[in-house]
Amino acid sequence: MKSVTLKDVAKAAGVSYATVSRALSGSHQIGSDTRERIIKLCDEMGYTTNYVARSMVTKRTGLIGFVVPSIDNQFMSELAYYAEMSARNHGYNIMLCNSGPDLKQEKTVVKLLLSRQVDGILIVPQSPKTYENIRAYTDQVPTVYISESLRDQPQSYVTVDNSRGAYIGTKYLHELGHRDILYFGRRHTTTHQLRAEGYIRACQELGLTPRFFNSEFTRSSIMGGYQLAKELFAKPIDYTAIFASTDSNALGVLKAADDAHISIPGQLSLIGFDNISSTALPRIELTTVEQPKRDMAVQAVDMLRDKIENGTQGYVHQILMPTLIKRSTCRDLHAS
Amino acid sequence: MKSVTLKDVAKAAGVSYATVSRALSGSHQIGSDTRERIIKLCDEMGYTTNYVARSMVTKRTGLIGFVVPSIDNQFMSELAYYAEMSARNHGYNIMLCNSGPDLKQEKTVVKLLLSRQVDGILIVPQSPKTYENIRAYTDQVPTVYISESLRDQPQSYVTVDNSRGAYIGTKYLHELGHRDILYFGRRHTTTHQLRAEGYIRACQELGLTPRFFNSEFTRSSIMGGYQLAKELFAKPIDYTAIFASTDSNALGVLKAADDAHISIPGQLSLIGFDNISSTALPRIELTTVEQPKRDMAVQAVDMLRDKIENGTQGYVHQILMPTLIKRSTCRDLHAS
DNA sequence: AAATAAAGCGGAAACGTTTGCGATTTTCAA
DNA sequence: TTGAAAATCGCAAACGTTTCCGCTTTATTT
Repeated sequence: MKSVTLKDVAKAAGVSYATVSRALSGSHQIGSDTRERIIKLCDEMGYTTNYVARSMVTKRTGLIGFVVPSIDNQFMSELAYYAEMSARNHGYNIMLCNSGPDLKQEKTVVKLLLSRQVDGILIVPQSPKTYENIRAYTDQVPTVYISESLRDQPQSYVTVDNSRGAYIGTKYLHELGHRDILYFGRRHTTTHQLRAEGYIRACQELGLTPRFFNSEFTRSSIMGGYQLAKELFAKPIDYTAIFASTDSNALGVLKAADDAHISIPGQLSLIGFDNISSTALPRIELTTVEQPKRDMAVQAVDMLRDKIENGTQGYVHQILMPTLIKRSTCRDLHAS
Repeated sequence: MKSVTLKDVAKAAGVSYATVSRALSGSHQIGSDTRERIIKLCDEMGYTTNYVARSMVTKRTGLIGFVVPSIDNQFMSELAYYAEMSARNHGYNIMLCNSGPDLKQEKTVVKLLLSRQVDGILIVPQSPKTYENIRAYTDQVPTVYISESLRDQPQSYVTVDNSRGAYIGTKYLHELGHRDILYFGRRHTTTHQLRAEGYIRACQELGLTPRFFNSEFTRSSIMGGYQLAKELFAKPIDYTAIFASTDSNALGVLKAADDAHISIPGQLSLIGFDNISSTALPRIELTTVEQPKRDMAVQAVDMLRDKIENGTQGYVHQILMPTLIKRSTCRDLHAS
């Protein structure tokens, strides 16, 4: 269990351990012959550099804290996948923390990450309150948010253009011939406010009247959408399409529609937002607006690296373009 | 950005920094009055202990490497969720690494984790070759596998009783009146060999003849299942139920069945294995055999902690019980 | 050939903590 | 009151690196 150290190989090579360090670090303060000799000796002896000791002196750990409400959520685990890949390609490792469901735990893990001396933090906030919740810590370490819950705050984030996403979604519905489109789901967080705004803007341009069915308390989950949709379908259906604020919510209305024997897309068209992987499943095939998760993750670590490595101050808001994913929950009214 | 150290608070308190360390560590080598004074001073000054420095001297990092083929996989992200929670409750943090898709990367990340001085490694192997692939490293650090791809190897793992899972699944089908049950999907890894064995055992007990439709190259993915099922449905259907070796594969046959206008469960019953969260979705509602992911994760970190903290040698195989999740893809033949 | 520059290497400090050991003080029983 | 034990605290080493500084040796220039 005792691992070999710099000193060990230095002794074996008959040089100082400063020399060994230089041989490994690719410094050109060293002769190429001794370098090769030392490198060869290193893997003969099975030496691996001790990151902890290195961190002590360089004051950099090469660690990035990745904070998500809960990793068993498709959106977040996809982000995590790409973020870890990208981070590792640049010499960083990811320390994973679940922050949900309450703000106390979120604060705890962020504090913990500081103790761990992470070089930076990547966080998808669990609520709009996250910003002030952890503000005391996030100005001690480079931080970038994924998804803006804090439009007006001096913080870096990468997000999708939520407004535009809802805009192109309802425009698509309009092209298909729909004139009575209901916006369904959440509306109280910044993200969903923006989506609602995009929907309203599209309606105004197209001469449609915006209509909402939402609840402040609806969670972005299938069950949340299901319960709300139950209420909705108890009333007469005087619209031809639903724009759900979230894929999860859309899945909930799908379930409720099945219960109520409302055919989708036969009687009712449905479109979601996020393009979580479940939407592509057989029998679901939900038309939706995609968040470019890969790009979001990669850009987020790029932004973070810039802050870490170049000490970039200030904040930048990176807003990515959403794209429409056409599947089979929207009916073309012209075709019938 | 300069953070406050032990020395700083020691100077402010007028004591040696050994005393401050003892005050924080809860040692009883210190007076309770000075302890309280120091603790108070610590959070006034915003001191947080530097884990890196601590690790230097204690030779323990409190870090657990969590290695999965890819975290954007429902099964693994659920495991990750519970593992992180449990680990953190015991003072550990999780370092996340994607190992897929090739063995080279798996080896690379394990090596990296050693460099990072993790106290232990939790790994879900990407293939049966994983064991020998990383063997050189895993005997340098406590390691536990989740899911056994290495039945005969001296390694600790926690897994589900795959054989029994397949057994209860086909038995359930038999109870429903099915007599011609086809086993579909993978068969070449240890896990799937065991499932196939359970299926065969049940068939023998029940007087059924085991039948297989599988390919060595089929991946455990929806697409893999879909393509294989396409082949299957090109032939006449002389069975009433399919036992898919994996939920993902089952989802693939669901899709292929829809394409071929084969009604499930009308003409054909279908059962999967794993109970990934997609199976519970509306319009899917796949009957399946559950792997107790929460228990598996928790037990795995418990085993690992035991190795780390008590230096427990040897290996233990923890085999958890699967349970049948009845949903709506299996038809009761008696009821018609 | 002499002077200068460059290259190669070793010595040693530093990073922030824990902990064994010794020194000092306090406590308490005889 | 006295001695010993217990409690409290400081000193200093140690963990394994990186890197600055300086010394020696070699290469380059005039």
